[in-house]
Amino acid sequence: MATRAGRTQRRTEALSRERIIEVAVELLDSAGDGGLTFRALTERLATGPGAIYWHVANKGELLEAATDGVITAALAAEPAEQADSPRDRIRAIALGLFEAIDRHPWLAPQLAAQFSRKPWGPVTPRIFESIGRQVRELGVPKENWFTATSGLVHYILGAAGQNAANAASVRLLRTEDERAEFVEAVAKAWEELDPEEYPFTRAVADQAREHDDREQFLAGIDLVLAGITAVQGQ
Amino acid sequence: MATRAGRTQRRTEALSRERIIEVAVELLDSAGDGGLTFRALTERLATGPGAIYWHVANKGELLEAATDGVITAALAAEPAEQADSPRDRIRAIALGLFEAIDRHPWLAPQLAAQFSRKPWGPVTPRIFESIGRQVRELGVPKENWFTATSGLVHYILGAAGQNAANAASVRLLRTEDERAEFVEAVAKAWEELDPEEYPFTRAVADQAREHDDREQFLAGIDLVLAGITAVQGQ
DNA sequence: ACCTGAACACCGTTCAAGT
DNA sequence: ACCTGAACACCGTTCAAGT
Repeated sequence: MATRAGRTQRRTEALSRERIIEVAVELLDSAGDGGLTFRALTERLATGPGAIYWHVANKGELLEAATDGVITAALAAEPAEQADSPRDRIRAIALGLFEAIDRHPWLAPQLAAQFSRKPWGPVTPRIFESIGRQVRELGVPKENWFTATSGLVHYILGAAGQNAANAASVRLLRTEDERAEFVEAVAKAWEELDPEEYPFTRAVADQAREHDDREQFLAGIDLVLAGITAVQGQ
Repeated sequence: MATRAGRTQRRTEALSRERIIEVAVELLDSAGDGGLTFRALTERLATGPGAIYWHVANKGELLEAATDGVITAALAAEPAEQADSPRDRIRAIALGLFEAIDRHPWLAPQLAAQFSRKPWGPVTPRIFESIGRQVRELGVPKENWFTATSGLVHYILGAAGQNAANAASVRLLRTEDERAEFVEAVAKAWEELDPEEYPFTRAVADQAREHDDREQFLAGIDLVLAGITAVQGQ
């Protein structure tokens, strides 16, 4: 195994904040929300808990740093430059966030927490800025900037968060077959609801069965975008 | 203290699943997400952990039951009947959910989890049905029912979840003064961002300072509603 | 059928001690 | 300055034993 510096080292690759965060993300990705423990961390890094606490204040800070890292990467990878309308760029950014949350489902609750509990932290402004710039270029009048951007961001985080978790659901169901099975089970359950109490949900079970997560997500984005342009009467 | 049955009892009010869930909600409301522990539960109920496990399978089931109870109450209290357009009824239902999450901030992550991990459970269809019926009455064509309803529900849960947590933030800030302080701190932080990297967020800091959570939330609902009617070209 | 409470495995965090 | 690892307080859950 090659080391960073190029020379072969014994066992220790020298502990660092970055290395700890990297392993934290790996643990979260592979073992889900409960996979990040200090025991697992010390094992993978071949140290004691004290060493980790020297680089990181506590578990909360570690989660924040992991979240910030992944989100920054997702926003930086923006294929948004390629799209040539603000509308398409918003769709691209939204899809990038959707896919980041899909790949790292532990992000969803983490993002919600940081957005509400720590809006002064790095993550909130990063997402807000990214979407907001495109809203401005959409020609939305200034007094509606905040409302329009909040609306989009809330939808994105809400929808992505909701969808994300079935990706990693009970035991990470990653394959298409498993996803299909999951969707089928839900549609079946909805079809078996009491006709008196749940006429609408029953009527819509078939659409739930047929839907594709990504398409559905983008259709929602289009809905909010249509609303934004409709409200300004343009 | 009067007992349910009217007669004065010694110490034990007879343990029951309902009583356990009731106390669980109290603990979550007063002490936040981490407030629900089996130790606290056994203390308040004057029993041992084994007694609780007799009535409830585990902590997860307890959280599900608490969530279902509070949401069912919120949807039943619908002042939606009073409103006389489907549009106003959607606003009323949405606001009811917003306020339930505001009063019980622990609901937010719980709802997200149940929506994605357990869409066959009782909570998802209840919310979906409630909003969906009004979408149908809005005159939305059948093939758009699922998309329109999902869009609304995702926005509601996303926005309510995001807003909710500052209600109970670090140490439940319930008074208007504390809320105002929180909002002011965020606006200040946004104004101090790097002008090169965050021009939009800085420009919008003032709107963030002035905004009212409820108004903002409803403006977002209107955005999605406008989108729904715009998309069907009516 | 319902409840008791000691015990188990595991968690995040601390801290005196080493280098 | 950076790391070690035993120890602490706390957690969800189990289970033999009681009534």
